[in-house]
Amino acid sequence: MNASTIYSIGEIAREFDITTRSIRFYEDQGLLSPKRQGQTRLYTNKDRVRLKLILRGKRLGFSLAETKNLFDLYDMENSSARQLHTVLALIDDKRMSLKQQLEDIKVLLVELTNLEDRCRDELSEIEANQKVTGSVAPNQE
Amino acid sequence: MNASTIYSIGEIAREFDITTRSIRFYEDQGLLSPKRQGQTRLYTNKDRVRLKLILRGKRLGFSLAETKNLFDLYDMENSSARQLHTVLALIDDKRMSLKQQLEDIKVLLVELTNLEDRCRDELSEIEANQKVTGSVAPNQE
DNA sequence: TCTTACCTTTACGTTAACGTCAACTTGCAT
DNA sequence: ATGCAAGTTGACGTTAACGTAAAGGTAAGA
Repeated sequence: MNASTIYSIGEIAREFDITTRSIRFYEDQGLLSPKRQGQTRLYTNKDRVRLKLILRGKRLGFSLAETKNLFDLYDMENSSARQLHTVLALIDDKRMSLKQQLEDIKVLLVELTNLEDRCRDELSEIEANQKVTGSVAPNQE
Repeated sequence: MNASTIYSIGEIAREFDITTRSIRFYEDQGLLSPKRQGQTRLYTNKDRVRLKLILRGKRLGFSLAETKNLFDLYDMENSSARQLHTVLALIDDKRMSLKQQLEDIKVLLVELTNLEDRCRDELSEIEANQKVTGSVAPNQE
């Protein structure tokens, strides 16, 4: 459970409910780089965090390449002034599109609530009808 | 500009900066159903709204099938009580995953701000160094 | 020793969401 | 009438993100 715990690929897969195939694929794409013991992959807690970030990216509709870009931004150690400026620009871009997403989601949540209300209205109408007429619903598929 | 304005496929494509191919593909998948004048497709304002929703879905990482599902939910007119209940359940699911997305985005925005700060720090260090030493930066790619 | 459970690499298959190209029609300007 | 821009369908190509199957290595338990 502490920082130096080590996991097999199967354990990680079960924990995050993905296949080992996916995990190896992410490694292939340069998003993970677990240590090896001979052939066998060994995953540390750092790798787990990485994977968690990958899955978060997926939930947000990022491609693996995009997520890798974000990783590369984070892993900047050796950067010239020019590189830093482009990084800042990229950050700004991401921020803009994330704020757009925030807005999109807020709107959608409101719309879902409206839809829910409509559903509830229809339902109570149906039920009211049933009580009055005692009839079996006609639209029962 | 009013509600009954009619657009060609090319106009719509330009307005949303997508290809006509995509628009026809969305129709193929049952997400759009423009009127026809002979062979030619005619897009009303309703169709434009639909397309706007499709694109919003894409920004949120929805598949076309998912977006179509949402459309179908909205287009419910003829629904039995059982159907309405499953719709309510679906709405709840969507709401959950959207709230997860909201959290994801908020976290990411904070992380981006942190990263930005680190960048600015590094930048000011570099510039300070340049002023003191008068040297040309070594890491200029 | 044999089985069982995991692990490995290699390679080909699959699905979604288009891109691209061909072959054609239609409306309009020259 | 001709040509050109814009529209149509149909078919095949492409990329990302895996799934799936083959063929085999390794370590533990019966």
